[in-house]
Amino acid sequence: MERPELGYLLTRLLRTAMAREEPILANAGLRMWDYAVLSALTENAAPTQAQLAAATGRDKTRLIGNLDQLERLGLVTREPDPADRRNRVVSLTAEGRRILERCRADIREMEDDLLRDVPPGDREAFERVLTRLVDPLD
Amino acid sequence: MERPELGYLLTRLLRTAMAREEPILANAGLRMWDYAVLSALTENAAPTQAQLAAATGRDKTRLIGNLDQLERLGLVTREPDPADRRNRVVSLTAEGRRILERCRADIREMEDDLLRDVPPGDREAFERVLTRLVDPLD
DNA sequence: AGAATAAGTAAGCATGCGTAGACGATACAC
DNA sequence: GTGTATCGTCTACGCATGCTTACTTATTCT
Repeated sequence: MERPELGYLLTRLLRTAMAREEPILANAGLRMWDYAVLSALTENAAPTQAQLAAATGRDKTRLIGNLDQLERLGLVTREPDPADRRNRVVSLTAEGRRILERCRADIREMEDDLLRDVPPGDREAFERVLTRLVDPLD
Repeated sequence: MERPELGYLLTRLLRTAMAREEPILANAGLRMWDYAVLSALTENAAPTQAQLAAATGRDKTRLIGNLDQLERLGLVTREPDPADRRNRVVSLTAEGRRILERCRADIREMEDDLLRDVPPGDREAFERVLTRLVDPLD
């Protein structure tokens, strides 16, 4: 058998990774996109929702539902920017940061388990290549 | 910044890999699923379409459209199994094999280009890990 | 006052998937 | 033979996703 193609391998692996990630997020009341949006707020709050949409690659109109959900769970706040009250500044709440960190830890644990049979050197190379390939796409 | 998550990296990378693969397949008149189905016929012909559907993970009813397209292009044949004429044996034609090999070569070339900046050792480790992670999922 | 922008809301359209029911052709058990 | 089951096919439906468009509201800027 020939070496399988990248697309095939990546599709398969991504599918299982997502399948394992979903219950972790569901446990916190989150869907994939909710988590992606939440994650994008780690570094700093988003000055406008349009900017947040652009940063996450989420459609502007679909982002709203995610923010609704995150707000409902008390993980983020949407507050009018005092400087320009048309804008809504989206920030993590303390609870939001707590949940985010917990998800991150759980996901990390899941990944460790997924990669448990991979020799450390190979794992490092694997992550190095992944990061390198993705980086220049920014 | 923390190490990015596997899910994130895989999603990004898969997206670009697919984006680069699509035109190659379109060049042969194929969509992703057409190619996946075609590819599944490399080793041996599929004794029944139901089996082919199972092998590719494609829904039984959706497979039909792919086979129609592949047949239209003269890449596969659907012939009643003499032993049980309810079954249709799906096989590659000579042209089908030719196109398949051409796509494979083009895709391989695309992958080489995608990975051109990755040191050979890392690349080997990368592919080794990918294969290893996907393998036990069967 | 009037134009422009941000957020929210809704509607329409396209895609893709899976399910279910019906059909004809065929096979098989009795 | 007759009845039952299976295979491939087709059609119709429901579901989820996503993009585009347009309209409303609040707010800002000129």
